[in-house]
Amino acid sequence: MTDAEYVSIWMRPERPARGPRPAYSRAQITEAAIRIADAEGLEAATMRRIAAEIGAGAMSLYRYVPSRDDLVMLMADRLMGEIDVEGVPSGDWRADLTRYAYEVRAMWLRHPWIATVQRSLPSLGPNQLLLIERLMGVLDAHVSIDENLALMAILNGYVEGAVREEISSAEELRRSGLSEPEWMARSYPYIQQLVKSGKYPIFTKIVMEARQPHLSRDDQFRYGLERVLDCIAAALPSTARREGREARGD
Amino acid sequence: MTDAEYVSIWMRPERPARGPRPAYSRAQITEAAIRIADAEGLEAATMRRIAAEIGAGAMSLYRYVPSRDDLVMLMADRLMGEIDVEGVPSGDWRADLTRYAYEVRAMWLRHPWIATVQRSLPSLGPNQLLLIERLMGVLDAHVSIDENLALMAILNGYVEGAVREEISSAEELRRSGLSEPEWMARSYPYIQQLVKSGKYPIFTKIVMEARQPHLSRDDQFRYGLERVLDCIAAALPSTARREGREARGD
DNA sequence: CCTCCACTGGGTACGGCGTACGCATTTATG
DNA sequence: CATAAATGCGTACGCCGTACCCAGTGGAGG
Repeated sequence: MTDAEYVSIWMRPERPARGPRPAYSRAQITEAAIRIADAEGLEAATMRRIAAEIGAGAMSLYRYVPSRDDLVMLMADRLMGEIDVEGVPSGDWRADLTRYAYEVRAMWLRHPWIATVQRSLPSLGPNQLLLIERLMGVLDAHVSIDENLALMAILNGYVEGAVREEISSAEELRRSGLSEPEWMARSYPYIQQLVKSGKYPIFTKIVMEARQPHLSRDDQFRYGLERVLDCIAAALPSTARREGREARGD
Repeated sequence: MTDAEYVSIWMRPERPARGPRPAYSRAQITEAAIRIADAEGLEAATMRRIAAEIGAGAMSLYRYVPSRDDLVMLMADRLMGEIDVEGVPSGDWRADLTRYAYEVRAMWLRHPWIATVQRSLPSLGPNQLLLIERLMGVLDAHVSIDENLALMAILNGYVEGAVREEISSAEELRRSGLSEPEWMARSYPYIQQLVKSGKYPIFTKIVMEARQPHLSRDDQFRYGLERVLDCIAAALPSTARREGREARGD
């Protein structure tokens, strides 16, 4: 960062030639960091803590990774590798996108701290890139690149937004360090006050619904997803719409 | 946080009774913090920096706000107050939701750091609550609360996802502290290498499209938004669909 | 009017963070 | 075998959020 020598983490080779054998590896460090983040949140994955996890000194990590921010990029891309899209595109676009959505949701639920990391163009790692190729390949033959981008923005937006909501309460609980009943007892008075004030009728309905839900979390997610897929179907040319149905034997 | 005295920031009164007149206020502190975050990012809005901005000592802020996390909640809710939904619901649901979407997008572009703050149930402030009432009020008469939640998840997901993408490059640039041409020069080799490798044909198309876009950012956003609104229209009972059109005189 | 004490602003200090720098050690290459 | 490159990592610096403390202020009770 000080002078002109910055290059993206993805272009920086892991191992040079000479010298003693490295005792650790980027993959090992990334894995340890993910383990800690899963258990205690991303903020707990400090350089010292990660180093301790693998039995190294804190400063040793910098032989493998230029900065913590870069390490977080590695972690995020490692997570993208968990999304299994083997065999996509398969010809049945609706099945492909459904599978993608559930894979993403499952991954976010396993690693909720991903919600706090920013993604952007130069942070695109190999796994993320491969995922883009696969995902956008699903509709590539049927629509223009602009349309494809817009439709995937809707799909991704829905999936990420929905799972963010699922995560948020659990994360707040974890961050507070309280047990669940304790945390409920803390939050309850505020919610209760809002409901009792009578000024927020719709919010009240939401709380009531959340207390005794008609649909499971999974069904809620599924319902919104089907709406999104209907929306995508409507934007496709009729030939492509048919294709999906035929592949599934409707 | 140490013992059982935690209460939500929204239930904590700003001013007690006795003693000398406070020299500052929550609103003033929140405003100063937002000003700094807008200019230099949320991470620049440290307690010391905010205090300096209003001419106070660092520790004085804690007379008004229990912690930095609570201050960030105040900041986020202040931002929700910028979203102008006066007169919503108006009877024309499509116009209402369009206006909401553009208001949210404009606010995010003014305060891109909002992308990094987590929202959750007990962090709901008065402005956020009012917004929920207004927004969900738009479709409340036409659909069940479950359906309403699902449809708003799609709308919000799309809007936030789309604006996140618009923001991300600009934020990365700011965080790097580089000038735009410098930053381009740094990022270019990596993107170039990906394109030249030939392994990412769709990513290449996206880069080409981004280089010479057919649609402006606004038109891209509008296109996706119209798709989302079509999707919502399809989920409404026919009576409600007609209502919107009549109110606009179609 | 005086006394009391809840409240104020804010200085000092602590533990923890990311990481710059330097040093002794190891090993592939000439 | 000498050299240079790369290793692990201890020390140290500047920043962060914030606990604790204290002197000063001004409304309430006598």
